[in-house]
Amino acid sequence: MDKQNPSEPASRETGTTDFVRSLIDADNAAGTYDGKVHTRFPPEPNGYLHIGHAKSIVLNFGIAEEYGGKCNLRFDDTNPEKEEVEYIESIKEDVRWLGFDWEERLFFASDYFEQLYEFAERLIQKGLAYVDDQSADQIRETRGTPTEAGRNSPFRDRTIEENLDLFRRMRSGEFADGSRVVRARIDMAAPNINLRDPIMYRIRRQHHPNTGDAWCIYPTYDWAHGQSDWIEGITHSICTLEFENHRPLYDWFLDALDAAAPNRPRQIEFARLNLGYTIMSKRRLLELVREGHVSGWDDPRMPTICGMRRRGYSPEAVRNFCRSIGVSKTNSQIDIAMLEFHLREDLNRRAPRVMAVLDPLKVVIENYPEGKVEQVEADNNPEDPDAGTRLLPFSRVIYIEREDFREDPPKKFFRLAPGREVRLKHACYITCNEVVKHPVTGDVVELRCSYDPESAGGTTPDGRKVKGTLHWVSADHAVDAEVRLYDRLFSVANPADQAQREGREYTSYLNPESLSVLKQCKVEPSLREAPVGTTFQFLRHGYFCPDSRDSSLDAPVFNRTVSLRDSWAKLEQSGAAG
RNA sequence: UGGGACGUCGGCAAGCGGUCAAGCCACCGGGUUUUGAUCCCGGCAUUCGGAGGUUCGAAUCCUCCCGUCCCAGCCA
Repeated sequence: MDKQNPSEPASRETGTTDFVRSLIDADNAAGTYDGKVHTRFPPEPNGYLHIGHAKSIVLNFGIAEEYGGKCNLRFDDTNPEKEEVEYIESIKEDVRWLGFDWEERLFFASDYFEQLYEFAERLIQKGLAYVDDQSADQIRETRGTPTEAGRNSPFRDRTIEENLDLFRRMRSGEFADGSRVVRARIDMAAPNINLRDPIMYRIRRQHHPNTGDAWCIYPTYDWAHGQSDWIEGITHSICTLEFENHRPLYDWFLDALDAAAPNRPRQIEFARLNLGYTIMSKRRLLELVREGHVSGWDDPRMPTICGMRRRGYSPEAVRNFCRSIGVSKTNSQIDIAMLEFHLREDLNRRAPRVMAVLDPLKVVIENYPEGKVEQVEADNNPEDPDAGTRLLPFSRVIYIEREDFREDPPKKFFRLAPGREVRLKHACYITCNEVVKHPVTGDVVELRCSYDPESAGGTTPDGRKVKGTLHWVSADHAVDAEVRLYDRLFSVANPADQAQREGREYTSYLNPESLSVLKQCKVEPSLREAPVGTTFQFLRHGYFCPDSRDSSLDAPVFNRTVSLRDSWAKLEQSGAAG
């Protein structure tokens, strides 16, 4: 057996393990599946994938990888009413983008409709399933409640022959939509409501994205899922907590079909991901899109994979985040600071540094010759010596960040102020000599400065120190750009819960400042041809990427992925800056 | 009032009867720095939802209680 040495669990790298891996380790130690580990990621193609799915994808594909097993991509397409090919394609793209490969194992529950149908006949033959002629309403009424048992259907004791005949005629389209269902014959008094003769098939004349009009009966999730796992040879069927109540049914179907180890899948449930200040339900996400609260599924504020991609997140960062949050059965909500941490960690390592002035203030360097242009050398990434350097044009008129100048600076402010000297990153030292104000509004419109001709590349021969280093951009060479700053989508940590508690619409908690657009930004010339798909560090600001939809050569548009940590802002806000 | 699950630091999360209750994020110091970024160093639960009990010894076992989540779709 070349699979996995039970004495060396796959989780040894981290030194700690989650309960799913522990369970797998135990199965391996006991030889339950002959050491085989085979998982699957089973999305329903009724929406776009979000960060919560990423957690599941990283878990399922990750486990397969660690244990030398496989992970299938299987679409749970049993309900043609909500499912569309658009979603199938986007899901494939997103899983790939996250960095996972299902190889040749792309499956659909609908691939097994015929097999499932045969299985169902088998259950009928064994007296374990029956055709029920009751209406949906009747079925609901007789199901009982959590505290009261349900009542048996009058059709529950039909003969096997009659059931078989009816089932075949259901398939062949003899009956109207909704007129009959097939149910598992379990126990209408079971305390677990899922066991009160759950529905296996419903009649629905609906075009199916995969099977077209071949079927007018469709299996339910409960009937299709476990059997699909079994057919594919899945060993560990990992799903979220809300399916815990379904596990007895999952097992009941497998028992009914005489599934046995080592080929009998096992369902394991973990807590789904909840992130603060956003929403994770596909239904609500769809609403945000349809009602126009966001620009689409890939709006950079959305927690969708495509939204994060457009926002400039890297797949590595998303994966690291998913791995770092752990897997447990505790309902919890992760702090977005955790996501941002992994984003910065990854982007810091890889993002090319670049200068961009978001709120420009004109600076004239009076003792710098008019018309002269120097090319200064700038490193592309101090974290990565292999990233090389580039040349930046420097000239008499530049822009600096408006907030980098204070006419009346607080104590711990060590940027530019009247009479102060600061360093222009990669270029020279300048001193502010004069503040030019608008005659009417009194706003600062321009700074008159002088530079030290001895200073070069950011240092001076005498080695004197300055406290502040500013980013800048040469006025004549700068490229105009639009920059979009994003903030949390909702202004409360728990929009869904809070809405319910306070009897409001969750949309009433949408953060009105989740997007702010800056139109007059000045960015360094190298950004004119910034390729979509790379995220840059705008020095001293944060990470930004060209918007994949709206950015063009003529009118570049950048999305802020995440800001840099800003201890000065924190200091100033706390009032400790003097 | 039925069934299933979960409660360990501000947020995650290890721990599975035996010296001090991992680690990460956040936070708070301090150092380095041509990004107030990064990096480095240090601090951060005498206590494990509560109360009893078993034991030489319990976050870990037992009992009761409290709190939270899931289940009455022909959704998944």
